[in-house]
Amino acid sequence: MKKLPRSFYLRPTIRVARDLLGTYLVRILNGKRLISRIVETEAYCQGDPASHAFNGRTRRNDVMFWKGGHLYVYFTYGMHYCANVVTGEEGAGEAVLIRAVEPLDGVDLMTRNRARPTGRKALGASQESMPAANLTNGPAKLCQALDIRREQDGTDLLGGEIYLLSASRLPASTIGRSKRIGIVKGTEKEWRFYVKGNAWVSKR
DNA sequence: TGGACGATCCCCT
DNA sequence: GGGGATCGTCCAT
Repeated sequence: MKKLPRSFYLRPTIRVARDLLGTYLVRILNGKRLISRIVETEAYCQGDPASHAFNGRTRRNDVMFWKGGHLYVYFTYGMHYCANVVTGEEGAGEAVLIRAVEPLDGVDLMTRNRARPTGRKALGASQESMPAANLTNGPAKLCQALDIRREQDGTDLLGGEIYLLSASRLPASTIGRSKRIGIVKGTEKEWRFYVKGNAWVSKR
């Protein structure tokens, strides 16, 4: 398997969102490799009122305007991080939110990362009796499992810390499409893609 | 300088 | 199905 080349990310955002399904997300953490497979994405495009980039470039969303193939990580609700794959040319301001992944390797470490830290209430799940799917079936959950946070904002996906490996293209019949989740504007766009029947998809 | 809000998650009802 | 947790960011005073 090879890293997805820069050219992969420079294509139209909706196509990238669909083609990211099935690719392998590798996160190197303390010398260990956490490997998962992307099973759910959402596209955020130019002129899209739901996009962080809609109101222009700021310190927070700056990475979203970088050249495709970088990781845009934002902090939300006072406690959660979400990870996006930047797409398009420099200045485009488009990205794909990674909404869910299927854990493949390093599951024990992901489970520990997801466990509730002491002193925090809402952040972190109780480690006992957590269903396997609960590990990474949501954008903030997978960031917690893979320990992706502010420090990873701007990471080059062609580097060695976080990268994506190509996979054989999924048959079109196995890909589902729907409206995006958790937004109040731009809700009519069907820019969410997911692997049909996969247990780690956030909403069935 | 203050206030509203958010591409969420967890837990309880 | 609903509320609370919790805080950085942005824009209006």
